[in-house]
Amino acid sequence: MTNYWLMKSEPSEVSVDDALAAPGATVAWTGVRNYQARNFMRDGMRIGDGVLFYHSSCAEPGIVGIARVASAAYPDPTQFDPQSPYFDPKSQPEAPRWLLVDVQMLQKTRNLTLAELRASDELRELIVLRRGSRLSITPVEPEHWQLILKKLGVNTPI
DNA sequence: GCCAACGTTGGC
DNA sequence: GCCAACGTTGGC
Repeated sequence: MTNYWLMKSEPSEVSVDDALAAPGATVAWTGVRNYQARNFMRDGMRIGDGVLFYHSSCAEPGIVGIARVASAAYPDPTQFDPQSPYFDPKSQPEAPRWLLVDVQMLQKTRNLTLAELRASDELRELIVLRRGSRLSITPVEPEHWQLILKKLGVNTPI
């Protein structure tokens, strides 16, 4: 059973172009420090799941690429690195608190902007559009996934 | 830069 | 277990 997800990244941290340029077009999704988002990675994600790559906290927030989950969840090394902004002194190596998955870019798309998403009646239930939604990882319904890919003119690769 | 919304922390 | 205070997210 393939699931679908929307994952937010600040382009000033890791942009869709950064992800594409990475070895294997694959990046480790570091820095998730929210339990709900962590649990989605740990309990919900499977290798091969579809990912909508979303740019947040930028001039034109929106979906900018299609990716796939490329690993199972494993401990995020940045939680143990005192030099990292994601360092968590309360996390113990024998009981890691924070996890990540590898995410592989499949293709860059045009920017399907937040404004455009909001304008779609059929996408009204998309979690990322909810008022005050701050979750960096949210599940996406298959119907929403299909509709978004259609809007992007992308043949479903997953 | 502002601020609404939300999650986390910690005193009690 | 409650809840006020605080910190963060993220659109605008």
